[in-house]
Amino acid sequence: MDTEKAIDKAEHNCLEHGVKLTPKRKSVLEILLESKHPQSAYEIADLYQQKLAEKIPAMSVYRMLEFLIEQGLVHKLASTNKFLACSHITCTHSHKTPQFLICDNCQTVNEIGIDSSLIAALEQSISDNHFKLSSPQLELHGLCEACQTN
Amino acid sequence: MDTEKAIDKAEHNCLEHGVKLTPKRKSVLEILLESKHPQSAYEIADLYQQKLAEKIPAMSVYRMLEFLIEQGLVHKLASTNKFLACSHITCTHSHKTPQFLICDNCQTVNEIGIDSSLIAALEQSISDNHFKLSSPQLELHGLCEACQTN
DNA sequence: ACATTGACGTTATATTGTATCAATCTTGTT
DNA sequence: AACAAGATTGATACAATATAACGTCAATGT
Repeated sequence: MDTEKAIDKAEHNCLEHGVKLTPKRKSVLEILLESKHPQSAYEIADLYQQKLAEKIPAMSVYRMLEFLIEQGLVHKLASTNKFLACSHITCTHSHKTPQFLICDNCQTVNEIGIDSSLIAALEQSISDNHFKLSSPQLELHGLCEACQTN
Repeated sequence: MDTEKAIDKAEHNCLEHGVKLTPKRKSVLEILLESKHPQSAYEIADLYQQKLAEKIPAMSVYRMLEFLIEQGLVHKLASTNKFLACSHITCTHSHKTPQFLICDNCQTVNEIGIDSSLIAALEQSISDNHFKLSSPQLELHGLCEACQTN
C-alpha cells in the first residue's frame, strides 16, 4: 500500500469536506498506514514519539483518531480496541460496510469486500427484525492463510 | 423469558459437561437473565451486592463470566464490553453463530437467528479469502423498532 | 482589531481487565 | 475420619483503555 498516495487522497478528502488534516492528524494517519497491525491509542502515542521525537498525550491521540474515524480514514476494531487505517482510502468506490478478518494468531487484519448481494441479504434479514442498522461493521476472528499452516 | 427454566437448563447442561454451576455462578447468571440490558462486569458486581447483600470482587465476577461464556450460557459483546445471558439457553437446537442487534439508543439487544443459508454464504465468502473462522459473532449496531419511531 | 471557533495541552479520573498469591472448599482415596 | 489434589474464590495490586473538564493558543471570518 502506497502511504504517500493515501495521504494525498486523505488531504483531498478533507479539503472537500471543509475540515483540516493538521500535521499531527496526518502523522497519526501515516503511522497507521505504515503499521502492519492495528494499534492501540497508547501504542500510537509511542510510535508517534519514536517517529517524530516528540511526546504526544494519549488524550490527543484519541481526539485525532476520532477525527480520522469521522472522515472514514481510520476504523476502530471494537473487539480488540485497536485502530487501523482504512485500506480503501485510495479506492474510488464509495465505502460501505467495512468487514474485517482478524487473525487471532498474527494480528494481521484483512479488510475484505464481501459480496454486496450478501450484505444486502443480511440487511434484509435485519430489517425483517424491524431493526435499523446504523453503521454495520463486521469483525470476524479466526486464522489467516499463513497461520493456518503452522 | 423464564429465568427459572433457564437456570434449570443451565444446571442440567453443566452436569452433562462435568462442570459445576456453583451458587455464585448461578447468581451471576440469574442477574443476567433478569437484566433487560447487557451489563458490565462491574455493574454485575453491584447488582450482586444489591441482590445478595454480599460484596463480590470484580475479579471473581470476571472469572464467573469466563466460566459461563465457556459453557455457552453467556455472551460478551466485544463492541460494548458488556455481558448478557444467551437468549437461547432453553432452546433445544444447537447454538451457532450468535448474532446481535444492539440498539444504540435504549441498549436492548436482540439475539437473532439469521438465515443459516446466509451465514453459510458469508462463511463461503470468508473461506474464499483463505481465512478460517474461529467463532464468528456478529454485532450489529442501530436502532430497535421502538426507538426508530421516537 | 475583535470575537468565535477549533485544535491541542494538561491533569485528573473513570472504566475495563489481568496477574499473582493466599485461603477455602470439594472430592476421591485410603 | 484423614489426607492429598484440584478447583473455586478472595484479596491485592496493577495494567490498559477511555473520558471529563478546563486552559491555552492559533486560525478564521467579520
